[in-house]
Amino acid sequence: MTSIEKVAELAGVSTATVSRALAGKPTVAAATRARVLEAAQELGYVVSASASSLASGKTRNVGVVMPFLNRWFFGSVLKGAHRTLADAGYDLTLYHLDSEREGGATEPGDPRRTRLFEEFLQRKRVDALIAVSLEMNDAELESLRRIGKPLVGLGGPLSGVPTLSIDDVAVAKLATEHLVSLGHTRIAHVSGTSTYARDFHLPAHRREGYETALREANITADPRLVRSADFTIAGGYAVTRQLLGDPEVRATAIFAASDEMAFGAMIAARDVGRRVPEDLSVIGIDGHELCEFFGLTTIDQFPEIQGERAASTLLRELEPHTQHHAPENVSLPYELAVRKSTAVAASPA
Amino acid sequence: MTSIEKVAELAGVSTATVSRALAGKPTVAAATRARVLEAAQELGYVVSASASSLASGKTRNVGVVMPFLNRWFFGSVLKGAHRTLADAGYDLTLYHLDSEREGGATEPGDPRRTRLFEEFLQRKRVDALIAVSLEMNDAELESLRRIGKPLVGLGGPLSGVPTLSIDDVAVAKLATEHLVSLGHTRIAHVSGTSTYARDFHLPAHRREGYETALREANITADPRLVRSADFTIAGGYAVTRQLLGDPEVRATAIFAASDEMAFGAMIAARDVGRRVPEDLSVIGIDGHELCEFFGLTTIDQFPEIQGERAASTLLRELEPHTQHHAPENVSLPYELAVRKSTAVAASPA
DNA sequence: ACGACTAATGTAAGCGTTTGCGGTGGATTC
DNA sequence: GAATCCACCGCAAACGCTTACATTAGTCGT
Repeated sequence: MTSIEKVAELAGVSTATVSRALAGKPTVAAATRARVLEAAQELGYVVSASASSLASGKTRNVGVVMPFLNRWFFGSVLKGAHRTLADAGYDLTLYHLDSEREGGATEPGDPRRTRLFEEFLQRKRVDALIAVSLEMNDAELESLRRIGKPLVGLGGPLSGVPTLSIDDVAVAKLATEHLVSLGHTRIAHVSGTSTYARDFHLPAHRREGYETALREANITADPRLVRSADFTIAGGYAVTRQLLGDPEVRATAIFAASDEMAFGAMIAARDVGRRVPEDLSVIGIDGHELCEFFGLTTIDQFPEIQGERAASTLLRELEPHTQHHAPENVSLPYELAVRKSTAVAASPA
Repeated sequence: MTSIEKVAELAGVSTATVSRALAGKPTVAAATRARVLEAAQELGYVVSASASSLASGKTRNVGVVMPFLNRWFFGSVLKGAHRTLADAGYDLTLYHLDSEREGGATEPGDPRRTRLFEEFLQRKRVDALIAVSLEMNDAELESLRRIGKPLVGLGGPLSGVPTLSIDDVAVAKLATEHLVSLGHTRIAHVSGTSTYARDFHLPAHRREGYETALREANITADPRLVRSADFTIAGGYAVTRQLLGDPEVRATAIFAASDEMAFGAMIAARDVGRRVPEDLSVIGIDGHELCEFFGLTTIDQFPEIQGERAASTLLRELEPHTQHHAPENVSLPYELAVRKSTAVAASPA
């Protein structure tokens, strides 16, 4: 085992100096530091994480809790978070709070779920936590608070937790306005649902933005135009089939609360013989990588950047001195990306 | 801070006994153990990971290295691995070895990539490593070996590393045989490519299985029927457009090396007016969640189970005594799932 | 030339567990 | 009833670092 002592010996200094040199402390002479670095390099020495943590109280590790692991959006957030953490020398340990129905640790009360909060997150393995789109109850929130580490939420409904989120109302309004500006008046909205109905306000916000845009354009909202699905392609498809199958609806445009649902909508439209965008315009939200492929107009919300932001927010708190090239700005960016799925409304047939 | 001493005090025993009781060691009287557990519960005590690691040399943490974070397959593997690790009380720390072209740490020599191998993975934060679909050079492999921890590869071309992998040749053969059994003779193959051309033998294996199946069916292979894409929907789409646009090809079926490419193929077919499966049969590999939606026939390779297997293999090595309900079997399961995208070949037009 | 600083380094006391070793007392054996 | 054994538990020494504090050697001002 190559410990810090070996390095000290080889460099001809004390272990304290090695520690300081390797940690980049300013109180080490340049020449000494160089010698230490060289010795460490030669021995292939790397500080032991656990020893360092125990002594310093810092783990250089950040936890990320996520409800989904195999969805593009969440993977992208993870990617962004990992990149900025790694660049700062931090590790990322991942906690999956499974939110799928069957067998998943969905409901509070599920043993796996309890164990996550009561055991895994309490063992001081991380310096801080990122909670992505998490819905939890008060006991869980309390147990998060008990770990006494910086915590930032991303897009979730965590009451009392500093949370980064796009302005869902504004985003939805922008999307709807895009359709309005193209002359559409029969605009349907494929809204989202949560796995369990708690106060997951994202769908509500987006619906609010949709309705606001309509109101401002003096278009009367028609409840038959609004349907909910589960954020997936299949969900968007099914709902759109309903929408297009109902002779009373007569929608010329669809605003879906996620890109995946929008893809489903596009496919559904095609399956019933409606051309996109000639007969039906479709717009989504997310900036999914497949938008390019499907030609879907969307509001890009840059999920990777969201992950970066969450991470750099925490880093700034953990290392107040260091310069992180992270923007101070808390509001998350979004951007209308116009592609081929939206066009001027056809004159009423 | 509630340390082990507080618990010892409350339970009226020494810290040694608390440690043993909490660790489930057999040399603790049942009554004592109960008292300790109760005391720990009451104080909300959880063993400090770093102190425990330092003292015991075990971190109860496994590292997972992946080239992609936002692709369904990799997310699913991650999900499976996380579940079995968590059930065994292990944490999972994630390392992203970015394999996308632009800006990613693709090429060996990239500083981020080097740092991962030389620094992050060396700091003894994990007891073992899972390397998923990783391509690396000798220096990198050597540095992995230097960390001296159990290591298992999943589906990657890691020479000299115990690797779990489906039998790609057999899988491809099975897929092709399915098409053959439906009477197809002009069977195209959409093969995969790697980001950088190293010895990533998965595409080669699958092509080999394809060719073997043809040979055994006395169908002469036609090189014009084989094209490569990058495992994505867009890639599969583009290649299929070529295939169907070439009058010399006359394919009635396509075997794609991944489900995503198969989706692309289905969409391409529809875009050029070919009906699936009436005019063109399509089969993929993976068991992607969207297969159901698209009605794609595929060979399911159960990625979540692959993650589970990789994890339980390591757990067995880390805890030889414990009973893990993991199968001894090293060969990974796969299964033909027939849906609506494959049908009997139309009689030649 | 001498005291007062400052910069650089060393000394050693933790950090919170785990675990080898040894001790104690009750049960078992002859 | 002595000898032996065993089940259970406590003592205290690591584990490999970090860091407050002490120490040393220059530097500077006067």
